[in-house]
Amino acid sequence: MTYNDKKQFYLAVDCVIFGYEDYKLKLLLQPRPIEPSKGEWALMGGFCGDAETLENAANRVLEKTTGLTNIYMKQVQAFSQVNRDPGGRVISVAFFALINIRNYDDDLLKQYGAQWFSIEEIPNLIFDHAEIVENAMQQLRRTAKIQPIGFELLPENFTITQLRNLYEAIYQCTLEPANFRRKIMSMKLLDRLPFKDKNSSRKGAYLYSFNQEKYENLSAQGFSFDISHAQM
Amino acid sequence: MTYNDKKQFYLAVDCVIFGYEDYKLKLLLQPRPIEPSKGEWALMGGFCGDAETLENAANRVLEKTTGLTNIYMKQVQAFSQVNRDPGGRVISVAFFALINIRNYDDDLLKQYGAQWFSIEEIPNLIFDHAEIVENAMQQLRRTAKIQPIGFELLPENFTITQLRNLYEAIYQCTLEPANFRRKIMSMKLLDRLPFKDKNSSRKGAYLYSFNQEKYENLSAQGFSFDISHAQM
DNA sequence: CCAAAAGTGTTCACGCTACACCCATGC
DNA sequence: GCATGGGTGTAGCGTGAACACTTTTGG
Repeated sequence: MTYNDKKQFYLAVDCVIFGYEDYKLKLLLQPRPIEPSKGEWALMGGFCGDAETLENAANRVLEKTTGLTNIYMKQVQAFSQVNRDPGGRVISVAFFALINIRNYDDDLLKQYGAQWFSIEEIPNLIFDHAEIVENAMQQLRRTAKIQPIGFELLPENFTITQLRNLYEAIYQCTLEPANFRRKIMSMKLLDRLPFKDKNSSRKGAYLYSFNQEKYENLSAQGFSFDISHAQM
Repeated sequence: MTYNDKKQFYLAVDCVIFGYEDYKLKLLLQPRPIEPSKGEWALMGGFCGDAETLENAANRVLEKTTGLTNIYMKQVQAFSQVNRDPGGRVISVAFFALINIRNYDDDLLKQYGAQWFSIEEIPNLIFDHAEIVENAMQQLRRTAKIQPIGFELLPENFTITQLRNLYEAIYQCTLEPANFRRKIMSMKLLDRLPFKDKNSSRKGAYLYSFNQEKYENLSAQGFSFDISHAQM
């Protein structure tokens, strides 16, 4: 090996898994399964394996702990404070993931003792996980303004009001319903379905689905998703 | 050690060093000093040491190869393709750095055989360095719109025209001089100095300097730097 | 008929664009 | 005085904010 004289490091991935429910942005946490700090609240994580990339490792962790594949996932950054993990010199690369909380396998929740926490009520976390969460949160907020990733947190079909509530949860703000609707509609990325959701009003609200194909076509033509000018 | 059964990895940092000169955004490259691929064009890099963070390592590399400290630097992301480095399983964490090309020590340039390349004329790079550069470039473009980092690439004192030319180089576009000037001025982040630069016009253009303190004060009050609506 | 949420219309103000125009100065 | 880049003025347009208004339907 060429680099024999160089130091080697343990490499971990930590997943900041976001979900949305009850008008709240939530975070999936589990009691840490191994020493040190066993039992304390932690992000879902694991070590990177020999033959896998960090992205592979993060997907493996996500699938194992949520039962879901094809999850939206993005690297946040590497965390490398020398003493961040009392168990050894471990560099952690964080990812944030967005999942539709309804698809989440409740059995796995029990199996790992995992729980969803509202982002306003996050318990004490091990190591530097609070910093990681804070960082992931910022990246989510930054990204959601300029890429259509909010849809990842909603069911396949949703109403405009649900979408607005989601953005209100992400940005902790209130948005003018009329203006939000027009802003989203003007992008022409949603397909209106022939059904209405009557759960929240007598009149009923049309359901929409995000059309990925339209988005890609428009993007190829120079279009950019952008809701950053909607009072956030 | 708690994690004895886990695999360990070599950890490198690679620095994408941007500079600005002759109306062009430039990148500092050096011939790779070690095997494999010795002598081919590569990013400035190095291995992470035992007692340092990745940020420490990147700063060490930057200081060694540019002679400069207190450089603006930001993590891009980790690159972990299994075969990205034929010399071994090396995970690389990339950083992008912005330096004032005038402060750069030309002796070091000779010492390392380093060269500045216009970002439009980047030679073939080793490993996945082209991908790293592409990624860093995107992050620079994204960041420069919403944070006042352009100034890092200019001398302490600069004219509004110079600043505009810089943004034109970053975004490969042309900007209306009158409108750009007003946009920047409206943020009230620049101090006008009592001198003029007469290099580029008979009338002379006032020199300005970026006032970091004002920026921090305004930021604390909810102000956000944003030039994203200046035809970019 | 009424309440309540969905959805539409309309006004206002601000900010970006485009371009005309003045300013200062070295030759 | 004129060419050149610095710098200002300004009209027009587009878009977001605010809020009034209409629509639909279960009780």
